[in-house]
Amino acid sequence: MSVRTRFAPSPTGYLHVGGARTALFNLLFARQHGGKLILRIEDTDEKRNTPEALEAITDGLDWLGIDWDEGYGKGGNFGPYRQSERNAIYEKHFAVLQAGGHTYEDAGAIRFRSPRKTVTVDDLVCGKIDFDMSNPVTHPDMTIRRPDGSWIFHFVNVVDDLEMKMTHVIRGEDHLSNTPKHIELYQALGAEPPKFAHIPLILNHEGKKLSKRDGGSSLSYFLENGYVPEAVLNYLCLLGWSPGENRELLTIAEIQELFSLDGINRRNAIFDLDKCFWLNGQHLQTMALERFVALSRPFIVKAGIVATTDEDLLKALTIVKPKVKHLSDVPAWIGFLFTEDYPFDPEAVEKSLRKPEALDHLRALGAALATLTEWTHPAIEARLKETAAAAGLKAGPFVHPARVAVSGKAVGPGLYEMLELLGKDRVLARFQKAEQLP
RNA sequence: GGUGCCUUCGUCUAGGGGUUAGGACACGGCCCUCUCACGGCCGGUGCACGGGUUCGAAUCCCGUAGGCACUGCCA
Repeated sequence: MSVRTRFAPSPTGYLHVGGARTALFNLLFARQHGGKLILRIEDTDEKRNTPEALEAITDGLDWLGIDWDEGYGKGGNFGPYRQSERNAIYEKHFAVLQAGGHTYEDAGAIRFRSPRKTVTVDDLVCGKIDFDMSNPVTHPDMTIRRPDGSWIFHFVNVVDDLEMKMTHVIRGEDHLSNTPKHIELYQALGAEPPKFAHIPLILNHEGKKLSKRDGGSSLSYFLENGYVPEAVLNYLCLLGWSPGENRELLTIAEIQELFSLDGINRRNAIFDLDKCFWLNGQHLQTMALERFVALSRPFIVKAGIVATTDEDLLKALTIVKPKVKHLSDVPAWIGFLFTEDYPFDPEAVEKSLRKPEALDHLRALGAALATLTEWTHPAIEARLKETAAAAGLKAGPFVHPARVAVSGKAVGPGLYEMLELLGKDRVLARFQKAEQLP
């Protein structure tokens, strides 16, 4: 039987990073076994569902590159894939439960009568766990249908996994305690339960469930703040899973190849934005320039930067790529290359242009560069160093004023690359302008 | 409260009877250097606690404590 896994979110908010990781693990497992990932929308609670939330989920999955094979938006042989459209199927299975004497009414709602036995959950991650369900006080019969006829999660979740022929249910550990109830349902329906794998939870810095207030709890945060999907994916898969051999910086292809349910540990993990940030910089550095350009473009456009030519933009991004950590920083790093009206950081001006000799150095450098015939990075560097040596100084005293004069900032791409890109005329003009700074 | 799960540097983790307990992020210092970054080097902090078992325990067992989840006519 070929593997079928699913991601079954409820469209009630945004796509949570925990949900994204669950989807990712399901995808990886399916791919490794030549199986399929199904997307099912669990929207039985009408009051809480919104179309925006549904869109946020599919947008988030698309952005991460979690491409499901079947389900909502793609179709398949086991649809419909929204629970709100599957009523007839639920009625059918509900009738089976009723006929078997497994249900009873309670204040208008319908409950499932537990067989009151010990249920063993044989989990692919957690191992064998026994749940003693005999005490109705500690394990009350679950409600499966509301008085208005709508369905409760436990029931529809089981019916759908059954109907959609799921072989493996990989989900958050918050469902571990629900699993014996689900198994009772499968058995009452005369069906074999799928294999279960419960993965550890993602917590915030206080060790509590990650909530909206925590930075990075929503996947959209990463998109908006200039993270790239491969870095987020890389970080997410490292939460609760390790490929061993001290490997951490992984491409999607490597993750795909190395992933295994065996490598998943059972500890909840605290979400650490710092490490995700680092991973982002690493992926930015190693990715192809074309991809960097494509990913940067929306941020550049949004910042209103208009590059003189595509070629110039490409050159600018080339010198920025090895150093920038967030795509959202790109505009600030290249903006001054495409306008004479670039802002000056007061602190940088104070530190590098207001020093007593700073303007003298800038003037000397300007004069030295004015006679340079070959305007290239190495030639500029050589000339600057000669100038510094002639003054009996290191390069620093010349570099810093030049950097601030030309870019307005203390931080940015390598100076010589910047100067080369700007061209001699603009560089000399900016040097002069810097002397007039208020 | 009940049930279940979990507990290795601040964080993510490797290690599953004999290791100077390894790596990464973060942090501090140094080197490189034009700032930042990258890279390199060094550093500190860790097996929750208490009992066993054993020649030997981070590793196995028991207990305690703490954390998390579930305990909904939410999912």
